Amino acid sequence: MATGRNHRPATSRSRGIPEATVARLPLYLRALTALSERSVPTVSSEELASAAGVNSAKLRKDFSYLGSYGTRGVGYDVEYLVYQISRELGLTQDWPVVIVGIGNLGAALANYGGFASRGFRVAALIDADPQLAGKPVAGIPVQHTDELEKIISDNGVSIGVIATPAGAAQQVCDRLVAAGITSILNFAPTVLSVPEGVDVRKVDLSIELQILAFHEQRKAGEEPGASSGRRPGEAAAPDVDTAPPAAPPAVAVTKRPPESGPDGDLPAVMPA
Amino acid sequence: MATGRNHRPATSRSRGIPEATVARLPLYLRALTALSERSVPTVSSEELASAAGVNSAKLRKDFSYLGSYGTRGVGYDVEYLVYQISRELGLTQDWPVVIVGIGNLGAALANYGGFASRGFRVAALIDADPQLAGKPVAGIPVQHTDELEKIISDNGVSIGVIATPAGAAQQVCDRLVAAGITSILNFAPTVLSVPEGVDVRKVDLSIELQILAFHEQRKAGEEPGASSGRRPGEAAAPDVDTAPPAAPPAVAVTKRPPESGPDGDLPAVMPA
DNA sequence: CCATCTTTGTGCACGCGTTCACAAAGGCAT
DNA sequence: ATGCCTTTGTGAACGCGTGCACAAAGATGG
Repeated sequence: MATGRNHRPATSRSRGIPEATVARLPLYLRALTALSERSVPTVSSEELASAAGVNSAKLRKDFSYLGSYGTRGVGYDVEYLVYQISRELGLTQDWPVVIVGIGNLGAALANYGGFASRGFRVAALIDADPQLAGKPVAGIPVQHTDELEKIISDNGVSIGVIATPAGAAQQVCDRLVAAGITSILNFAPTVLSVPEGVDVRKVDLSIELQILAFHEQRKAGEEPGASSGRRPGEAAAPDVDTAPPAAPPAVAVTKRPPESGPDGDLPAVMPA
Repeated sequence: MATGRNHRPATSRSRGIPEATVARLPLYLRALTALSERSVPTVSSEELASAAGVNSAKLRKDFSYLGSYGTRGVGYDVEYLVYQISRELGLTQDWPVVIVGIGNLGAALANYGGFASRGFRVAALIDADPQLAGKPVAGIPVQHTDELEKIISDNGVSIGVIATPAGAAQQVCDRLVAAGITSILNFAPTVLSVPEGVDVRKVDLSIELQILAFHEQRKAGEEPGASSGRRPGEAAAPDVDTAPPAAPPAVAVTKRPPESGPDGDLPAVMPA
């Protein structure tokens, strides 16, 4: 999920810590921070797992990659674990971040408190619109794209957030990378190409919704048992397709693997 | 991933389509739509894969789950494939969506064009602040939380977007679910608990940044000589910088840093 | 000091997802 | 038709991630 291109070992077992584990550490950290604020001294893997919404065995295995920080019969020391995870994630140091594209989303991100809370500091806001230049957003004056390279260089920024329209994303990305950025969080609905060594993570609202729609459609089409029967008012054919817009390459009527689920869900009717 | 809780087979082999494949379909669809607009009649798996940023073998296997829509020696018919994927994802029907929490982020989402583009329609904006009630955001008047149940019921909404502060998220979630919502896109930095049958996908800016920071730190710590030749499995000695705050794995007596607001994350007050 | 109880840490097995590599299928030129 | 070339569709191998189940480790009480 973090690849801009497709390569990279993906294994990314940086030092032995699986990527899946890394992705969960922030979750644990959040739960632990909450416990810390309530002055809870220790937690068991069961409790913490529950708070983080994961399996306790998984949590223990995750922590085992960090080392053995628990005490058998007791659990984990909250404060200590907060520190260890923070350190592992690199949150004990300061991470200046630039946000490029100060539209609705960019502005919202700039105002987002989640940045500053954990070592992330918004070093600059950048936008291509000269009109915005100088105007403060979230207390930080917006700077023009022309300054991009200088800003990154001067502040030693290594993490960039792209919140521009899709059309400008790749271009901005290239400039960020050329300027020294090695980690990018991309909100633009585009696939970014980056050289090896640069990490890209994408946040795509549209994709998330489409995935939800898929499951939603499936739920609506299965609940009744066999026939259609949808809750959300509207009609719309479930799966049994309507007529496709364009004629298939005339080769469409291939044999369908009859191994379709035992639930005999949908008659695989192919457009003739 | 997409689970609010931890259970659920996760297999989710809806009809044989792996979850990982479903997550990529929107990517393919986007690439195909772009080709369609350029009136490109057909594409090979290689070309399309490149455009979507994935491996071509993976793409072919993904499509094989949908059926055989390609022509050997030629490739895939763009228009036809756009239709098939759209139908599979359930985008041929209308999906009314409600956004709860019209702060900076909620407003940005409301203005986001990505919604309407693919069958998703913002049916209503909901916020707990009476001040906002009636005021239009993105051309849609904000309604008060009191109306939540009625709005969902009247519009047959099945997908909800939570953009509230973390403290309010679970409560809002519960009400949404009780009102009939079965798919939730959660932007609040919290783990949501939902009954079985309800899908939750989360988008967490803070987590993404922390993951990036992890890799960033690793890059910074390895590039130079990388004197530390420790191998995985071994007791992980503290990385680069600073020494641990307090005691070793025995019993920590760490002190809390004076800073650090609430859980950070969102400018909101957490319920005790 | 010993017995018991709690909770961690992990070996192991299983299943999903990815990738390779190739046979089959179709187009196209001759 | 025949043969060659392109590209799909997929069988099989492999690796990662997950979860079970249990032995080891340590706390606690007598």
